[in-house]
Amino acid sequence: MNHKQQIDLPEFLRGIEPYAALEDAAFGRLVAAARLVHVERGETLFEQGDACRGVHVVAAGRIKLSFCSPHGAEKVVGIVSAGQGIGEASMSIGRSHQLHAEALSDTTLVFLPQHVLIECVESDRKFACRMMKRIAEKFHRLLVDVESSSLLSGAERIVDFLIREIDLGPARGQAAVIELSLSKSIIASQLNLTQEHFSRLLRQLSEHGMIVVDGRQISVPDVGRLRRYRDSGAGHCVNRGTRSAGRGRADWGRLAAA
Amino acid sequence: MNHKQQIDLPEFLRGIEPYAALEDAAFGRLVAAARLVHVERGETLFEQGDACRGVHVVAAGRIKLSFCSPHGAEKVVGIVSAGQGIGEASMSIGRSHQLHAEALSDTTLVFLPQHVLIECVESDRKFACRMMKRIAEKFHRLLVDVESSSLLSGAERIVDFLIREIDLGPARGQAAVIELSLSKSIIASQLNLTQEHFSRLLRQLSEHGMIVVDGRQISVPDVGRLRRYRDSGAGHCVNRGTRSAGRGRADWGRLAAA
DNA sequence: GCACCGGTTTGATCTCGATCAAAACCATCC
DNA sequence: GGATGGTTTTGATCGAGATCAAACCGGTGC
Repeated sequence: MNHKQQIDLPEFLRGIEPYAALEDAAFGRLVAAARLVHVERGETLFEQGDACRGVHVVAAGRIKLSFCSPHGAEKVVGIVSAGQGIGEASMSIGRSHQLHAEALSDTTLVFLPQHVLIECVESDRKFACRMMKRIAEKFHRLLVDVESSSLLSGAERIVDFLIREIDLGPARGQAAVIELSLSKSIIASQLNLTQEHFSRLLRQLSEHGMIVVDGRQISVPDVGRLRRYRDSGAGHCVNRGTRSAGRGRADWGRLAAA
Repeated sequence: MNHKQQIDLPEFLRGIEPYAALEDAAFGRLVAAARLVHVERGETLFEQGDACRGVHVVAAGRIKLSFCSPHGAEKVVGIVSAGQGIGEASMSIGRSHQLHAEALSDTTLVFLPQHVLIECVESDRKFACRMMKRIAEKFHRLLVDVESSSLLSGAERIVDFLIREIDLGPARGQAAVIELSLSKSIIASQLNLTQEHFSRLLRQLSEHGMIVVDGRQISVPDVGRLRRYRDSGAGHCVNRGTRSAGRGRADWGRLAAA
């Protein structure tokens, strides 16, 4: 089935964020330099430390970005799916990749070489501006992750994740259903949990009636209750000196309360 | 002593990274719109959630950036000192601040309003390009932090921190001395540790002869040994499935080995 | 049907690192 | 000198979450 499907490059790129704004001349040069890349499921696109030769835009499929520790452990930082770019930051400061990129499914990407992108950024102020925003958004998202994983407990991180997931879908009152698009082990790693611990926490949440787990489908009977659980804890930042690190303890009592 | 010392704004800004590149006309407008801000030690510059009205560049003093959990805990994300900017990312995507900013000492900042900066970015492609790089660098640094705190153990994070600190100074062989410029509790929080645990780990490292601690001065008799300790563990990322999260265990045996 | 395989769950156990509490330092400032 | 206030250390204890190991599914292929 994988006869490297062809794409209409110009049309595709015109639909993707920073490139949509590119003026015609530069856009032409970019398209001319672009190359299609295909990665089979499980194959790696690049490793930590590889030189970053440009940006990859996912056309179809999904890429997992992760750190790999010397001990053989892995921490998933994010999943990149169709329409999103990889490596803008590394490219723009000319450093090598910090992350390991691996295909979760057979994936087609559009590769945009660094030198052409640099040229575009330097010649087209509108484009530079958009690219800047893209990077800033990534920074922002990463900070959100740092926040949750450095000061929420495991259960809280899961609840937070669920709520974010719900907020992506159409707004409806009370109940909600979430269909996980990724394996639980990957989600666990993104939330800085082992798959085992993640599984246990899910069970506990369901035992307390917060959620109902059925395979990769998670139903939330009362979204408001979930929100209340997340937000309970205390008012915002009551400056009391550097009472460092500490994340919230499990506190299953709050579950009943919410 | 704090009679809000005056600064030569144009001269100051011309020495700071993205602004150095700004073309004269825009630069003039920026300087005209700039305001001096003074924050006393311990006072907060802005809170999480406050609207971001522009960028602050530190002229003198230091600002602590941190998250504050609902539980009253705090996680220090970074320290900003003279010559560095705060809030470029939030400003460029028009979101509110994600961090709490507090002065560690009496601090003077140059405030650059958002609308003028936006104007600069949109009119000056060179400037936009530089600003993009600044944000990308911040993103890069944050990723490094995420990496170390998600897959290194406490001791390893400290060693990693010490090495980075040493590498900042002049390159000299064998021994090195580090003068901590911050309180240990703040460093601990940056490394995702409590001050207590941080203190204990320092003692253990010194018991094993890796370092000698004397107040805020840390001597490293053998930098190579420190490096060997950090890098020991195994080859790089031997793809063995999603063996998630797990950071390296303490493993004081490695200390002797190194 | 059964073997096989990836993902997921459960169980038993261990430990790193947090928490609470008190003492030890160490400056300044009266 | 002693009182004061911040920073750092030490001690005792607890717990969230990791680790190791085995069992349990739900497919898919033969």
